[in-house]
Amino acid sequence: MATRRTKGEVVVKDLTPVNMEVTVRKSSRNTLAPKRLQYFEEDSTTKPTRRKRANKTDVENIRKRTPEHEEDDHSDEKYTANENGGLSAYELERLENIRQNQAFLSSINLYQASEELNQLSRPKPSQRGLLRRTVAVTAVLPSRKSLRLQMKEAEVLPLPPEPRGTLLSQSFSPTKKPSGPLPMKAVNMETGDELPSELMQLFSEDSIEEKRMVLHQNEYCSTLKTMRLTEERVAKVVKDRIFSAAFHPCSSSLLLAAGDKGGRVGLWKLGGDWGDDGVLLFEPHTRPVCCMAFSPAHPTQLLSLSYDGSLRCMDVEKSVFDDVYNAQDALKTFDFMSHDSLTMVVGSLYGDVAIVDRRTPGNSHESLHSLDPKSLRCVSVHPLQRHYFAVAESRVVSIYDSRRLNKNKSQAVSQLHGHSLSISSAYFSPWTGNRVVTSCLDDNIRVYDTSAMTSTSSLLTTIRQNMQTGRWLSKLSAVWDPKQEDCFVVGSMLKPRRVQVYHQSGKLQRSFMDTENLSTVLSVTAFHPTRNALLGGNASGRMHVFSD
DNA sequence: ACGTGATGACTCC
DNA sequence: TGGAGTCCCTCACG
Repeated sequence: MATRRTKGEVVVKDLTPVNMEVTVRKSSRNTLAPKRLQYFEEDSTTKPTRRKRANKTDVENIRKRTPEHEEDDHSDEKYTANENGGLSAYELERLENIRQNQAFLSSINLYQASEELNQLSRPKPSQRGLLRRTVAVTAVLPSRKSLRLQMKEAEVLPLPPEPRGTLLSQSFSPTKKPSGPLPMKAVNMETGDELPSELMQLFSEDSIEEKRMVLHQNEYCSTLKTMRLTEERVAKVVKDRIFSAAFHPCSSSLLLAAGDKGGRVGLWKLGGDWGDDGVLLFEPHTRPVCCMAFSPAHPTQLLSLSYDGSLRCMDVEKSVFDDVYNAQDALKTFDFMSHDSLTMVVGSLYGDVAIVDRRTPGNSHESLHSLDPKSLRCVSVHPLQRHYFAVAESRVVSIYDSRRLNKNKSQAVSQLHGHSLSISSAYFSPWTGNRVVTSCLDDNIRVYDTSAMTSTSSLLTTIRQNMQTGRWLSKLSAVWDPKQEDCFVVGSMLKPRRVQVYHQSGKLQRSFMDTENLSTVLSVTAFHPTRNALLGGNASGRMHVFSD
């Protein structure tokens, strides 16, 4: 039995679980349930059927049993045999079985293969991008000394005032950044350093006319085949788990942004020479940045939205993060409603939808008819009929008309049914809006026909995809390629790790894999609006770019 | 019955 | 050696 102990671990001695690890970890909320005890049986020699799941030490011990050991063992046995005057037939048979098993295991090179597999499964993470920094050691302050130890009388302190408001509002207010513009100060640059001028040039570079070539499926597939991951296309762009990411539309360089769990926004120019390997890090929010997009009309602007209730606009020209919209509730999602990207639809986690016009102060604020108060996951605006927007609610996607919204209960123009668990994303296809792709926790990706905009849109395609990302990963969502009307990208839980591109018909177009540079789940994925490039962000802040 | 909110083993420097 | 970094397919409760 392993003797190594870590914090919070209880070693159950002399009890061996049949189907569990030998050690049982105790956490504050997860104590050993009494009913589990029935799965333990006494570890005694009277029970010959005792089974134990091998732990690491055991495996190492087995690995160490080279032929020499085997020889030793046998000589030991012979020695005992001579001393005790021979072995029983049963013991001889047992030894023979052991020899045969060892010979078989050696013949298939199991241990060697397992060693190789171990080395393959954990390549060293990329050291590009944000660097490890040792935390600056602050001057050690004199330790506090109690009044009792100072031999003084205890002070009479008044009780603190009773906390007001709900827990929720308390958790929001103290953590939110102050409203008003925040200076655009990179946290990984020396104080006083200006933003690189090249950044300014790149950001103002208008995207060359939108690339809308209708590629035949075969042609599209061969384009995807030219896109590869390389060592220099992986970098740590933010510190924590990536929640959202976007490519800047400029085409002379690959420039992208990522938002993480801690409210940070990282900018990365591939091959750039500013910051850490081209990475600049900002902190405009305090909680997860769950949605971001560059303004199509003003490429110097990056809109970012956070659970902390703020929607901000990073403007490189002004070098600030401007306040765009502030809410009491956690914000979840937004999309641009107008071509000039000055009007936006913003959705809160609790089902409120706001139409935000950045030119006028004050915002109209609508509450949709959602029954479940925690139901709004995603909004997507129709690319042609901009007054329509789709809302992923708990188990249904509803398409609303922004001109006909009511304060409390709005009527949906069309609905997409068939989801059996909560929907994590729903997006209109990029050119026509004739399709909507949804990702659902019931392990299906669905494509709907929304061309007719009838009260119920018909389901065209269902693709099985494991969506059980568990506790530590961002949810997977299917996102269209803006260059191709009918194909979308989605992350995957499959090993080897991969990113998949599907046609709306359900046909897999390509699985992007890389044994050397990709070993983690890429939950957040997006295509470049003009170039043949694809990004994927993981749970430790690393961005991966597949590009031609 | 689902949504939600809760860590920890291991590795590297 | 210990602390920071990395990665991640539960589990119980309301």
